Amino acid sequence: MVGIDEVARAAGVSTATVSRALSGRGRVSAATRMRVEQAADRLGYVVQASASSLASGRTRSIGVLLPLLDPWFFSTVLGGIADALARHGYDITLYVLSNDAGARNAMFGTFLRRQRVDAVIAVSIDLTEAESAALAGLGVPVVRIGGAHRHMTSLAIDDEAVGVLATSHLLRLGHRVIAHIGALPEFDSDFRVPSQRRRGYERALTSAAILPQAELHAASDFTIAGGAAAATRLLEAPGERPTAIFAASDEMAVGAILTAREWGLRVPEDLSVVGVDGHELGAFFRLTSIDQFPREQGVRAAETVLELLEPDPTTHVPPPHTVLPFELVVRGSTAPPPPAPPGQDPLAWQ
Amino acid sequence: MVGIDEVARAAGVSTATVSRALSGRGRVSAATRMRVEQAADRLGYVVQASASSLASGRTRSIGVLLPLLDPWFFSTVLGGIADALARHGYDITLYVLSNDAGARNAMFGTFLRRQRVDAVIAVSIDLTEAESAALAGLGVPVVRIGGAHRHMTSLAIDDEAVGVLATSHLLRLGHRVIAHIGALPEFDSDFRVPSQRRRGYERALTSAAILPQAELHAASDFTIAGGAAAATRLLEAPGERPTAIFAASDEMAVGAILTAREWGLRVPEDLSVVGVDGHELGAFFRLTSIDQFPREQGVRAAETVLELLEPDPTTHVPPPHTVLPFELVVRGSTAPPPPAPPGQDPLAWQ
DNA sequence: CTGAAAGCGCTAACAT
DNA sequence: ATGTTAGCGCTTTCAG
Repeated sequence: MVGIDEVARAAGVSTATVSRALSGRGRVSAATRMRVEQAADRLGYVVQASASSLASGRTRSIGVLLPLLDPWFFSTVLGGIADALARHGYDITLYVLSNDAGARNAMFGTFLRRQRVDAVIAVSIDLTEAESAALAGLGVPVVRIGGAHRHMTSLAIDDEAVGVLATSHLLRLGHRVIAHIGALPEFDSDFRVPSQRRRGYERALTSAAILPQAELHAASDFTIAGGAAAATRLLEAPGERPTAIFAASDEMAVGAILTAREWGLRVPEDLSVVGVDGHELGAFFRLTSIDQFPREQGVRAAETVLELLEPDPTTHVPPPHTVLPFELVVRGSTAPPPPAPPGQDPLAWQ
Repeated sequence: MVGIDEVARAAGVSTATVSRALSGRGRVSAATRMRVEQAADRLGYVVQASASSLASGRTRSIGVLLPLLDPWFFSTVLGGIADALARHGYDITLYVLSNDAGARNAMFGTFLRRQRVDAVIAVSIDLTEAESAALAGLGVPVVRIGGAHRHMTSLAIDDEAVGVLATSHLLRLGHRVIAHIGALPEFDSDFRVPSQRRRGYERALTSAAILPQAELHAASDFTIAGGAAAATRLLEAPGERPTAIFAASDEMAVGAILTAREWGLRVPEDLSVVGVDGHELGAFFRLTSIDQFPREQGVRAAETVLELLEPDPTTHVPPPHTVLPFELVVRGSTAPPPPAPPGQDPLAWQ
C-alpha cells in the first residue's frame, strides 16, 4: 500500500501539504493541490483510515443502530442512510441490536465505545435509560429516527397524527365499526411507535363519539402472516363485525386483505383496509396507505448527522426535533361501508 | 475517554501488560490478567479502535458488500453475518453497491481501500474483472456467498441443482407444461444465480424429453408484484397453458399464487407453484419451496472469515469452495396436474 | 502557502 | 511474566 510520503515525494511537497491538499483542510495553492491530486491518483493512494483517525480524531464513519433488519421499513431506511452517507464519503458501521441481553450490553458497553464512529443514527429504537446514557456518554452526536428524546437530535413522524389520519379517513367514509391491528407488547418496547398510532386511532374514534372497544384491537408482529392472523381474530370475534381495519403497517394491512379474500369478503366493498408505511407492495394490492417515506427518512437522518459533524454557515443548524411528513395515499382498499343491515343481524349484509 | 495508561497505573503494571491481558495475545499470569481486567472494567476502559489498528494492523471489522438491502434474502443473510460477527467481537462496515457507476467505482477505488476492514464478505455480487482485481488487491481475505471464484473463498448452493430439483419435483408429480419465472437481465448481472437456476430447469426438462420453450419463461424482478405480473404473462400467453410454475424466488412464487387466485385457478389443483429461498412467507401461503437457509449462509460466511483471520489448529482450514445445503420443503402449493382435457382444448379442464 | 516535527493511543519486538 | 521503547501513518500546530 502506498503511503503519504510516496505521494509527497512524487509531488515534490511535504507530507503535510499532501494531507492538506487531499483533505481539503487548510490552505493549499490550486497548482499544488492539482499536482498532489494527480500524484495520488497515479499512485493509487488512499488515506489509511486508522492512521488518519488516530491523528485527527475523525473517523469518517457513522454508526447505524437498528433493532432488526428484515422488516421492509428498516432495510429501506438503512438503504437511504447508506446512499446519502456514501455520497459524502462516509462509511457505515452497522450495529444490529439482538434481543439477547448480553449481546445488547456488549453493543453499548463495548462496540460503540471503540471510538470507531463520528456519530450515531439510532433507528426506531426504544432505549432504556442506561442505553440512552451510554449513547450520550459517547461524546458524539446522536440522531434518532422515530421518537423525540432529550439530549438527542431526532426526526420523526407524528405517529399519533398518523393514527388520527388513518382513522378519520375511514370515519369520513362512513365507517363506525373500525378495528385496529397494532403491535404485540414486545414490539412496542423495540420501537414505541405502535402505541402512539393506537392512541391516534382511539382519539379519532372518541372525537366521533365512538367508544374504542378492546375487542376491536388485535396485536400483531408487523408481518403479512401476522396481519392475516390478526384480521382473522378480528373477523371471528363475537359482537359487531368491523367494516374497516386500520393496520399499523402495510405488511399487516396486506395480511388483512388476504384474510378478507379468504373469508369471501370483497375489499373495499365489504371491508376497507388502510395501512401505514408506503410499502412497495401497496400499489400491487391497491392498498390505501399512509406513506411515511422511509427511504427519505434515512436520507434526512444522514444529512442531519453530516450537518452536525461539519457545520456549514450556509445551512441552518439542525433543530433538536424535526417532524417528518407523511401522506395519505388513497388507492382502492377503502370505500364507504356496505349498506346497514336491514335487521339486527350484523352478518346480514354478507 | 480513559486510556490504556490509566488502566496500567490502576493495575500497577505497564501498558504493554494491559494490552496483552486485554487482547489475549502474549502470556500474562492469571493473577495479573484478573487485576487488569478489573481495573479496566472499573474505569470503563475500551480500547480505541484506530490506535489499536494502527499499531497492530488489525481492525476487528469486516466489510460486507451487498448489491441491495430490501430483498428478504439479502437482509436475512446480513442478519446472520451481523449476529455471528458480533459474537466474536467484530464490527461490520457496510458497503451497499449502488447501480450508479460513479458510486460503484468509489466503493472499490476508495471506500474499500481505506484499510478499515480485516476481510470482506461479498454477497451474491457478480463482480467485473476490474472489481474482482480490486478486491483481490486489497490484501485481505475475501469470502463470497453465491458463485465460486478463483482467488476468493466462496460458499454457494448449487443453483443449477436447485433448478433441477424444483423442476423434477414438478415432473415427478406428472407435470409436462412447466413455466419458469426467472430474472430480468439486469438482475442477473447483479448476481448470476438466476441463469443457473434456469439452466437447471431446462436440464431437468430435457432429461424428461421435454423441449424447453421460450414462451414458458418470464423474466421478473424478484418482488411479489413482479412475480404476479410475470405469472399473468405466462397465463395469458398463447399456446398450452402451464400446469405448474417454478419461480426463482419465493417472493415471485407468492406473486404467482396471487395471480392464480385472481384468475380463479386453485393452487395446487389447477396450478402448482414452487419457489426458492425459504422465505418466512412460505408457511403462510403453504408454498412448496427450496429452502436455502439464508441466515445460515450469513453465519457460515462470517465463521469462514474468522477462520481465515484467526487460524485455529483445532479447526480445519476453510476450503476454497464450500457447497451449501438446500432442501425441498413440500407444502401445499404443488400437486399432480389436473386431469388431461377430454378434447384438444387446453382450457377445458377449467 | 508550505515545511518541520511532535504527537495521536496503542502494540510488538526486544530486553530482562 | 513483565517492562522499555520504538514505531504504526497520518494530521496539526508552529515557524517561516
